Amino acid sequence: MNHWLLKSEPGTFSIDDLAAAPRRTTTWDGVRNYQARNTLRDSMKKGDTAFFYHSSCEIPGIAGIVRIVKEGYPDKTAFDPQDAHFDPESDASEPRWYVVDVQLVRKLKRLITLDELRKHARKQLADFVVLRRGNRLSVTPVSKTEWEFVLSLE
DNA sequence: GCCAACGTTGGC
DNA sequence: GCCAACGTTGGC
Repeated sequence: MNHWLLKSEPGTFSIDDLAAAPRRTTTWDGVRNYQARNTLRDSMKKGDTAFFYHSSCEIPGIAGIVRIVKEGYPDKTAFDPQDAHFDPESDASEPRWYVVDVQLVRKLKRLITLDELRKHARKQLADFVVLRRGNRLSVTPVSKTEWEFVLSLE
């Protein structure tokens, strides 16, 4: 069972939006980065859990936990000219972009802020990908020890 | 294959 | 709104 971190801008889609969604489930679509695509397509498995991270907002941080309920399949928003994530280069017969479906497990009791995570960047979270300078990946792996440590902060 | 230009991300 | 980081694009 592996762990991940998924970034979302709460102005676009927040943890509360997920909590309000039917079956508290959503399709994680619109990812347009090859490394993140590979993770979605190849590595994320049903039953894996992920932190739901709020980025590009007033207080960035980890807001909740989600579970992968459907493994990688083609991102249909790439085929829709009306969609903001339309990619004319992606063809249904050879899809370029992938999604997974995630379900809310629970919101954290409180937001674990980026500020707070940084306080541990020299020790327990020395390799935490989201703390890396210039990190822009929207889908990143989280080790078991990092996962447990972050939850211990809660 | 190199690399400059450009666009996007994301914290501040 | 600014800017550093970094992925992508396209000319050569």
